[in-house]
Amino acid sequence: MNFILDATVKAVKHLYDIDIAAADINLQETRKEFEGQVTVVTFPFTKFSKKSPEQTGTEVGEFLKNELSEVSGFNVVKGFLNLSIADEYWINQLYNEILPDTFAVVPANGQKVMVEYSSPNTNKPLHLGHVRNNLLGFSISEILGAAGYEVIKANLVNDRGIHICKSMLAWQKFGNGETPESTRLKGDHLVGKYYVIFDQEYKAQIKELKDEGQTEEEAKKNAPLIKEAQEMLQQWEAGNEEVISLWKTMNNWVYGGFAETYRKLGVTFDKFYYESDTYLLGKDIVDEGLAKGVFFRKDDGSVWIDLTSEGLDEKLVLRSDGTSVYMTQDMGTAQLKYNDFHMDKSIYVVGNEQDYHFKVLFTILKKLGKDGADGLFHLSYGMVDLPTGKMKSREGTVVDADDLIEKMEQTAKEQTEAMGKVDGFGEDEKQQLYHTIGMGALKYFLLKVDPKKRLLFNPEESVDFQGHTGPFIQYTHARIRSVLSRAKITNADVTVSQLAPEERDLIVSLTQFPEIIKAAADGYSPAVIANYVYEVAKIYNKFYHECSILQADDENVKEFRLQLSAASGKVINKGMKLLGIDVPERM
RNA sequence: GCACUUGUAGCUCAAUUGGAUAGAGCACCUGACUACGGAUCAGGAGGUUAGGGGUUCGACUCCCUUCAAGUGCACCA
Repeated sequence: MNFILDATVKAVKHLYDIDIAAADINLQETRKEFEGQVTVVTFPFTKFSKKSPEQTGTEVGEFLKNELSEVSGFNVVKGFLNLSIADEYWINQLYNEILPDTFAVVPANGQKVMVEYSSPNTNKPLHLGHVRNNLLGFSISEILGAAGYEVIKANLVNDRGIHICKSMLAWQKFGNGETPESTRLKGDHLVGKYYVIFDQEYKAQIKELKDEGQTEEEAKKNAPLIKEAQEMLQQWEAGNEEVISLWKTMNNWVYGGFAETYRKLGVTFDKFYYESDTYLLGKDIVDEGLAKGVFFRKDDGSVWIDLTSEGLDEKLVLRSDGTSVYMTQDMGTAQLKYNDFHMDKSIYVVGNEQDYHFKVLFTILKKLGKDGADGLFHLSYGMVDLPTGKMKSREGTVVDADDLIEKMEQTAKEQTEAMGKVDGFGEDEKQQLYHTIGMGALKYFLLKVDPKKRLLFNPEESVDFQGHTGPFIQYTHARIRSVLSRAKITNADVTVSQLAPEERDLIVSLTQFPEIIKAAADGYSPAVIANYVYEVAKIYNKFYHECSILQADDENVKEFRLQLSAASGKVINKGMKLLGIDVPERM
């Protein structure tokens, strides 16, 4: 639509002798209650024209109509100039822009971006909150890739600390040598089981101590189990062989379990970082900050940064005993990542409870003048709530990722079988389809919501396959494939001269795909893609209903509609891929 | 208490980043031709955009304020 912007600049210059920038012109899709496809908002021009909005719009409209052969007509409503673009233009768009394989393919922009996501703790299995994180991280990686970036997907695994020691200790004490093999439990679930056991036993000890007269706080500190766990952590840090060996064994169980969950979710990583390697990093940056005067040392030896002028507080970056805190580590890890990849941008997909932490971290790195500091972004997403409220592990309301995936597949199976949709499918093909549909429903349900908003996960609605859902879009794709399989496109060059309104609406919508990808990348929002793909599917279904394809009166029209269907199928397929969702050929 | 985020139809979400009469889905009601897939399509009903003020040609969007919800405010990660 650049040619309209350029011509509008020309119009304003010609009519009012004022130079405006194309970027300042507000161009939008014409609302469906008005005639036309493209609307120029002409309110701002009245400043120069010194005329009424209607008059101004008419003058610009006349100019554009004379200037551009593509503009077949216009109408003016207040400050809105609605342009009718000739059918020929849209038909050309389909053949010359949308159908070629280069459509919506953005050339590499030479920039690298790292997306860190997932970043699990290794003491328990993944739950619904992690699922949102993983889907967001994977999808935004795909989107940035489609927008021209070279993407590095990174996973910073929190593999050390008191939490994993708790699981280790409980297993040592109560495990009787259980392994994933002996129990046929997924490794992450087995380790999670012992984390829960630790918690139960620990609570029992606290209660005992309280009964003996200690306060809650004292009891929590003095319980033998927690002391043992802390001791184990110290032994780990000291490199005690037995502890390290157990740690390795149990972490490997967890990794085996995670790998399976990741595979089912369809997410992948290019680079793993482990906190056991990074937790001591950052001290050299503390020195650097002190030298540069960005940090200061207090009398007790602790090191701080004063961010009160930024509206933040004073923040500790190194303990008085010289050991690292979370912030120290993250400064060091940021440096490590940059040294590894020299990326232009670095995205952290982390929940919004860490908003403040990242605000501080980014401010520090900027103050230190670190390379890449301007490209830092915290993709902050809201918590996932259930209709009953928050997920609470204590109350057993945490939705386990593996259970959830299984349930989605099961529901897909029931629904599909009830509709008799899988006649003629092989057994593997059926299982594959149930997975595709179940995950399509789940992923779409989680990704259609703006990341920064809290997400209400209603299990009943998430398995809905009608309306604004993943399966609706998948169904539309299967329907397109079905039509295309019934007729061959014999002459790719055949075309028509006039469009039905549904055909025009569909082409207009398809042409927006490239700008939608850009908007999703700029806004770090898969939801933009999700809502767009739904629009396309909806418009296609309307077209499908109103315009007979195989029974079209004219061979040319039939060919044209097949081409249009093929184009729609491609956009739907590609859009869904950006969300990490597969689309089936049949369903 | 302070900071950040959010508040749109009964419910779940949109709204081209300041543009037209605020749109979809679910649920509810009504309809769809011997036809390409009815997981579809068309129609109805449903709104003081949490409340109040302001900025301007124009505000769900920006500013102020009140209210509500969530999160954060450790020499934890």
